Amino acid sequence: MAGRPRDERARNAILRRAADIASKDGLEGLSIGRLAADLGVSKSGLFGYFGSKEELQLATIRAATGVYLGEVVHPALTVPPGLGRVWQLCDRWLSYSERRVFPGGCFFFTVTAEFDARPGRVRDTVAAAGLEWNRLVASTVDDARRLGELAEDTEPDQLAFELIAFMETANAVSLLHDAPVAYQRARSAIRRCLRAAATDAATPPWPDPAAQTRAEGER
Amino acid sequence: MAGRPRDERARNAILRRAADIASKDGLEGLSIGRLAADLGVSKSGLFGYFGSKEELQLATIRAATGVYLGEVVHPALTVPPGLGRVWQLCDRWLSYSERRVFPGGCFFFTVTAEFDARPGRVRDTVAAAGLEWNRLVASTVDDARRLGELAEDTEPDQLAFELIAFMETANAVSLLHDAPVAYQRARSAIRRCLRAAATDAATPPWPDPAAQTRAEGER
DNA sequence: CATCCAAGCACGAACGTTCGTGCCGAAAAA
DNA sequence: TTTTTCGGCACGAACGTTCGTGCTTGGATG
Repeated sequence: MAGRPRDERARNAILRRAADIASKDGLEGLSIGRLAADLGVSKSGLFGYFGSKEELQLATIRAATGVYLGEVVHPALTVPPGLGRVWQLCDRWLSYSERRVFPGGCFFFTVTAEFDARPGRVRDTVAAAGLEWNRLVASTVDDARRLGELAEDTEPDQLAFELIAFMETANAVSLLHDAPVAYQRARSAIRRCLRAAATDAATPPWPDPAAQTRAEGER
Repeated sequence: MAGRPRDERARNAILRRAADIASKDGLEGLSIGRLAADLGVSKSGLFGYFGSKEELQLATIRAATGVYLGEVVHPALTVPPGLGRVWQLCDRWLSYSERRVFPGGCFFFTVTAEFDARPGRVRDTVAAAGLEWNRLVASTVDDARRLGELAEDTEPDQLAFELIAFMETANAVSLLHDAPVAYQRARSAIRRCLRAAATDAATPPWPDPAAQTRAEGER
């Protein structure tokens, strides 16, 4: 069985599966033979799509970026700038990790840790994606500051560092210890962090945890 | 060089090198052939020390634990319990990461991210080490609370989560972007976090950053 | 003290498997 | 037909692992 048809659709299916595997076993643990067997196609047929393993790795990163944008960034950008958007960005990220959109947790966490000390094109691509995410969070924080919802002297890069730290650590801890409580920890920490930097003019965009607990108890 | 008595020293040398490699390329990227070539010994000779690759991985984790204890935990335990010890623990950890005691940054960060979604003995060992570190930080925080240096209603597990988040993220960011500024970010965040939880009775154990900047400027 | 033995260790070679990668032919699309 | 695409096959290298063989050496033997 061979032929022409929509190589685009097949390619996307390959890459989605590749991202799933890489989120668990890393981009080196992602082998062409296993991926092909997993999808029921031949090694060489799959190989033809990419031409080299490194190209497959780079394409997988691009595909995962698309998923990430759709799951986290774009939804958060539908709410107006300000503290609410900052919270949405964090909450969406935690939800994306918690729901195991990738079975091994955040794809980029796994791949970043794998390549952060290994020079090459893969590392450069991952680093660029990380930098962009960092800039997005920081500029979203800065928007809130300029809108008067965060204190004037808030440092966007510093606050972005802290928010990202909570998110990534929640991902790591929940995976390693199978402990969903890590996501609660992260949400608490983020709330406290944002509340400490918020001005009196701002109205908190996050649900009241006490009210939430009460509501769940009433069911 | 063969013979009897020296096997302990040689074994330690092997494991120290193995931990260095694994901190960069992970415990799977650590191959017996490359490690042997690196040390100038034969594959099979090295293999005989451990009997299997998994056993080598486990022994490497134990060896790295020893380094970690010597570099971070034991020095911090020389200062009396309280806020000062909490700060020492964090500062020593950041220094251990920043000085690249392992060339790929914190050994446990790399290995944890590698195995957190891969069941097996290696994962269990790494998870146990992580849990112990977590407990150490939390109980050190709790000591400070009971001594009246942190607010009575401080939650040790929550604060430990936040402190660890800053440390690990500093490690990751500094590696990925070659950005030592991440360590400053972490120290700032930790200071702010501890200051927010500290009581008036406590005297801050960290150096005044402004004074430090001044001192450096005067050189 | 001299000698020999048994054991421990490291070595080179080779095992079978899997890796990434090319080549080529068949079949489907144009 | 021509073009494109994919499967079968084979390659060299590297993987973890096993095996047989010497060398080194501590301790028992004479």
